[in-house]
Amino acid sequence: MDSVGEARLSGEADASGSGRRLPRGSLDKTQIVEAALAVTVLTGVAGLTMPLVAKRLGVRTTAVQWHFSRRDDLLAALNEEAVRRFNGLLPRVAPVGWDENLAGYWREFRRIARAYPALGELVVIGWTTVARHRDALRLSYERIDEQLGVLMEAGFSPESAARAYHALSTYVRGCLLNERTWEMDGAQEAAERADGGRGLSEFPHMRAAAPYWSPTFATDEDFERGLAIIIEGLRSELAQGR
Amino acid sequence: MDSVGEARLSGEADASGSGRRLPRGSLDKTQIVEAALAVTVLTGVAGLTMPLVAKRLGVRTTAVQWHFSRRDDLLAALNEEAVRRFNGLLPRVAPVGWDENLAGYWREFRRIARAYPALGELVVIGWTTVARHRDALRLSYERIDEQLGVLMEAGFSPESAARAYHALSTYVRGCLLNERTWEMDGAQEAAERADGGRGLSEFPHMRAAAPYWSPTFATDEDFERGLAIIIEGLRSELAQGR
DNA sequence: ACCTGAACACCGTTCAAGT
DNA sequence: ACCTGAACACCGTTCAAGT
Repeated sequence: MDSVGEARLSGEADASGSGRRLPRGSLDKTQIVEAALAVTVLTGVAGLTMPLVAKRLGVRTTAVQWHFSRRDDLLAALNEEAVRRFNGLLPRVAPVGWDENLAGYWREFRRIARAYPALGELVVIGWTTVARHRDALRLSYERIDEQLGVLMEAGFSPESAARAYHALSTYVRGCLLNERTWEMDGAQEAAERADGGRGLSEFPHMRAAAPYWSPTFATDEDFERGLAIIIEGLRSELAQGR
Repeated sequence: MDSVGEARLSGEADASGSGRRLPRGSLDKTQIVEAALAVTVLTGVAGLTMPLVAKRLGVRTTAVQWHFSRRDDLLAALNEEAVRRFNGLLPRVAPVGWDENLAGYWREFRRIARAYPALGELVVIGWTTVARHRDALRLSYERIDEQLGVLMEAGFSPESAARAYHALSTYVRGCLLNERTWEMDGAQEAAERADGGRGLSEFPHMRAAAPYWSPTFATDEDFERGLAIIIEGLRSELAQGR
């Protein structure tokens, strides 16, 4: 969804599928990463192949391979670029309470990952090897530092602040993984069918919880509820003076 | 790691890599799934190919394809079997407090996923399409129902219990995803290098939190801390009478 | 330095042919 | 019904050859 927005984000003007262009005189690493991102928007990371990237640039596959000799190298550069763009979309600190700030930050994090599925897939799932690239890491540090600052100024110890960031980051990552699990084929309806069906009669506690039970673990309400639990845990920790 | 343990788990007697056997008269779906699991233990899901499965069974690729016409079909069956075995390894309810029970359950969940990486990868990451298979889903329901029961008997409402299960399941899934991110190549050392280096001087809050900051988000301590936050949130919720 | 062209191993999938 | 054999499109990667 919103592939137009991502196409714009990737700097591609033409939304056409495979516009062949001449190589001109120069083929830059930047161009290749850009083309790779555009392809990923259309096909997902699994469908990102060297030939598709090459075709989009109007060159041979081996031309791409001269700049990125292995597909993994291209993926690493693509990851870095995705993290850079993703971080650029994250919100700055708002003048509200620490809890509201935290909730808003991660709510927005999730919104961005869903609005730009290719970025989300690259940043959330395929986060590997990004740490080696100092630039992308630094961009992440800026946002993290801001969030830690909000917590510390609210009275959290550095340790508690670090714990809080880790817990929320991990939880949101799990949420996005949940959502990605169910977004393909007819899995969603199948899950709901399985839930409402019989069989549940043998499980009394599940039956009692059924009205509040989302079989996909991937609704907005699911996300909000877990977020609330974690923030409540942090609030309780803060109240206990540690 | 512990590929021996997983080989035993998969029912394979010979630990040798590619033991070629004769097809006998029958080639069962069960055998194929078993062989696929054994291959996955050695190669991971990404390295699981139809030819490798066929070679292990001593048949041609197209013989496997007669039973599972598409690779995705085999993967779905493999997922189902992995969920079945994984659930069989999960602990039953222990006679301790609800919070300790919950912590122990998810601690063990994570331990199993790490002890049997192939099962972990199949269950945590490639959970897709499992919901369609009623048997595997039912096995999950048993464990879920037990955990919900512990919470409800402790005084949680059905809604709160459902929320709690979702939050913990999602958090642990995120943890395992974190860990999988950093377990390849030299990413781990690279992350630590980037963390201890300079650059951090521009980020005062990160510098303050550095002693408690794990760059990989994947240590035992990281896991325990987030777990404690969530359980503390639940404890607070319970105390407030909702 | 940067790109093309040919070639190889490998994989998923299809289909005709065997028994 | 169940398996083999041949074949096709596609991909990642290597390497010699061009400019």
